Amino acid sequence: VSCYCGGVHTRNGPGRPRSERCRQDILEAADDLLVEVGYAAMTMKGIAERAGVGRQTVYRWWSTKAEVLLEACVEDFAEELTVEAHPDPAEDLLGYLTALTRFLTEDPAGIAYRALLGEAQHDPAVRALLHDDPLTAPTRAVLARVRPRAPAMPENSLAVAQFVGPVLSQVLVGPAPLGPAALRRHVALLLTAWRA
Amino acid sequence: VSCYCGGVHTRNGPGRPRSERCRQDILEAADDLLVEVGYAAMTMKGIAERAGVGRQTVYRWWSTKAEVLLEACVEDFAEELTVEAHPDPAEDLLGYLTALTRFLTEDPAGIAYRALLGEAQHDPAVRALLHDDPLTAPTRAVLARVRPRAPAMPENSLAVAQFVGPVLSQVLVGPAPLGPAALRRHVALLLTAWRA
Amino acid sequence: VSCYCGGVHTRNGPGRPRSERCRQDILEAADDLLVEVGYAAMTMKGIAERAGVGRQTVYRWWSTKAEVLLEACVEDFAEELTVEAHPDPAEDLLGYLTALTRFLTEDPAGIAYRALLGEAQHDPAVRALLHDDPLTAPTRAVLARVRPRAPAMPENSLAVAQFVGPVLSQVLVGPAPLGPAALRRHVALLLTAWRA
Amino acid sequence: VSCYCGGVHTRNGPGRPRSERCRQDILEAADDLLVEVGYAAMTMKGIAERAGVGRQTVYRWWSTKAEVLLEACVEDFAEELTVEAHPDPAEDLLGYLTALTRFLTEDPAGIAYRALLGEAQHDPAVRALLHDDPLTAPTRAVLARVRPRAPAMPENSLAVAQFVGPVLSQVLVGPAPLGPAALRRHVALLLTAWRA
DNA sequence: CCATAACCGAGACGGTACGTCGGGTCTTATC
DNA sequence: GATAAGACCCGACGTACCGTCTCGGTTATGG
Repeated sequence: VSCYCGGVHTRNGPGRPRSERCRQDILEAADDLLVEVGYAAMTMKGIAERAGVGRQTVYRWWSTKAEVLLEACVEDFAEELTVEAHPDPAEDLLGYLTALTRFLTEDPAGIAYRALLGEAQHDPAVRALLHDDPLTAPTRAVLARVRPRAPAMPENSLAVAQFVGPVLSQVLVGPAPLGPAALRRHVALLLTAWRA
Repeated sequence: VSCYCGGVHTRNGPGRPRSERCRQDILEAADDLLVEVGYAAMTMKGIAERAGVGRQTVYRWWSTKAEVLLEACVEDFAEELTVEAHPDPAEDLLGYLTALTRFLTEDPAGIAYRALLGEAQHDPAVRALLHDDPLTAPTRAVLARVRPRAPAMPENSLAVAQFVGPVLSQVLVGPAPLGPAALRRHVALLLTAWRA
Repeated sequence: VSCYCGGVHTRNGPGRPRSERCRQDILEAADDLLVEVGYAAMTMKGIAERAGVGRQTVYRWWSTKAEVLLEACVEDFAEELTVEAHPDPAEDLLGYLTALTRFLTEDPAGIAYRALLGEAQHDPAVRALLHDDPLTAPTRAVLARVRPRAPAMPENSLAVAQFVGPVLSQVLVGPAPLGPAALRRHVALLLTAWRA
Repeated sequence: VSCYCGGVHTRNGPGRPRSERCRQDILEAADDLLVEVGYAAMTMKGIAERAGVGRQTVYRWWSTKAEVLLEACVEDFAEELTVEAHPDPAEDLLGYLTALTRFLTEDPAGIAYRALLGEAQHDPAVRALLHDDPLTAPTRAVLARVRPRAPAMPENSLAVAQFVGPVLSQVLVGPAPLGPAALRRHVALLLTAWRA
């Protein structure tokens, strides 16, 4: 909940209080750099310079660029992925998968998420940061709406994997994400199985 | 198959021919380093030193550690993922997914694949290297065996995604891969849908 | 005098001030390396390692090994070449030339000077560093003492060349420097011409 | 006379004889490179490529760029510095010094000589190559013509140093060589002393 | 007339230094 | 005590040249 790493952090000791202005500048700089130069070319040094901030100030609150980035975009996750409910379950699921695809391939926050996911494959620290996957919550919300009409839907973890896994893995691995027709077919097949 | 990058390279011009010995030493060094220090800590310098080879010799044939690693492990993919056919479609599919899970979480080549997949999320060059995903071919081979008994199975691309996607995404994203029970349930549901 | 390149450098802005300790260590390392391995085998990398200093720290203040070396030994020039005056002009001149010969062939600073002079022949940047030749000042000081007794001595530049040139060129070009007898004869002839 | 290093070398065993064409190409390439990029930027590799020659072919006959360069320009020395005799000793000496100055500052061979002289200050091998200084012979020839009219002229070695040293050292050290007026004055003073 | 031997081009090879960059840590003066 | 600036040590980056080595191919002499 709340914060991942550097979070809000209101301390009450003596001394100069943390500059909220700095925090914002750094997060914005990280966001901007991600879209401008990509994750690989992002550096802590670059973030600091871009933010007009001392290098130590970044390190004081975050350890790695992954942490900065995660905090920079985690807030956008929920709002980008909340899709209005639709009475027809198929349309409901399809709407979510469409939004998800768009999010992962176009939205800066989605691109950041993919970058972090990538980093997590060879950096346990980043993997730990992502331990409560930010995609899970919105996905479960959608599935909860459909569950009453799909009695065979398995328990949450597998259902999420079956629902979102094909889309996500295609974005991560494939040359192109699943298109609208494929998504529609995927949802249809899923409901077939979950209703039986 | 053939070669991804530095590949076999039979040149017929003048000059000293490429040392096959070097190539092997470098690939082995890369493999060893991956399991010993992890992908993030691997460096071109380290590979060269470990292989007892000049740094330039590595750069001459590969541009990045990703290319070295890919060539180092791509040969292991097919053999690790070929699973003996089983008369029962459900068992056939389950056997493959089990092998795949093991491959991705334990086998050095599988770990290398995950690392490369991760790198591909923020490095377009690596993404290009993986454009013909080495997982696709073995997966299609399994599906082809099952297709006669599953008339509703969609065209290849989506079928692969539905079959393997949940497993793969769970490995990449989740805290733990899908367990045996979940795999069995996944296959059952899939066959339900594909048979209808 | 002041500084040639990296010099004293008193800055008053923010940021960590330059470490005088580092500066000294680097200059000493350069000096040591010169006598131990010779100028040709000196490298910036070697200087840094010898001084126990990061490579960047050397490059931050000096661009080339020539600059380091010049600053390392320029301070020794004046003191090594100041010779006590002698009432007899011939003895005065002779004393200086003897000291100069010894300096150029034995003293570390003198050897450094020759190395730099050599480098200056094919590197304009080094030539620029030596533009106010450190030998000129002490030489003029000696000539100034003798000038009242040598009315025909030409203006400074030529006088210096006539006085010191034969000695210097012999050190640079010849198999061996001019010996004591030759020096004495040189001074005698010079005074003959300058008194006329 | 004879050869410095790679020389003419006519061997009489079996096997393909040395290609004179190659030798010429290499020497020309060295000469060209000297004037185009300077001594410091010359490399054995560059010479070979410029000459359209295998690298080994250069190394087979010369060990260092200094050797190549020396052989490339040593032939030009004598011819460039032979000055027609003049009945007036002063004019005779002056003519030589003028030619010498021009040679050292403008002629490619002279520039090569300075570069080699520079290298000799920190490379004993190059110093050995220059042990019979190519400037000495032509200088002695001039002095020999004047000696009958200058009875006080000292033995050869010192005389050469006194005569040429001021000019040479000024070229090597000073910001600019001695000008015509200074040369004239130098010769006059020298003859004053040598005639006494 | 063919074998031997040395030459030549090309270019891969193990090294080492280059000069730069980023990672983290530290030490200032300032706020 | 937080901040901006920036020096510091460290180590990897990718490149260049070193000098050596192996190729295929060429050109002489000598059996």
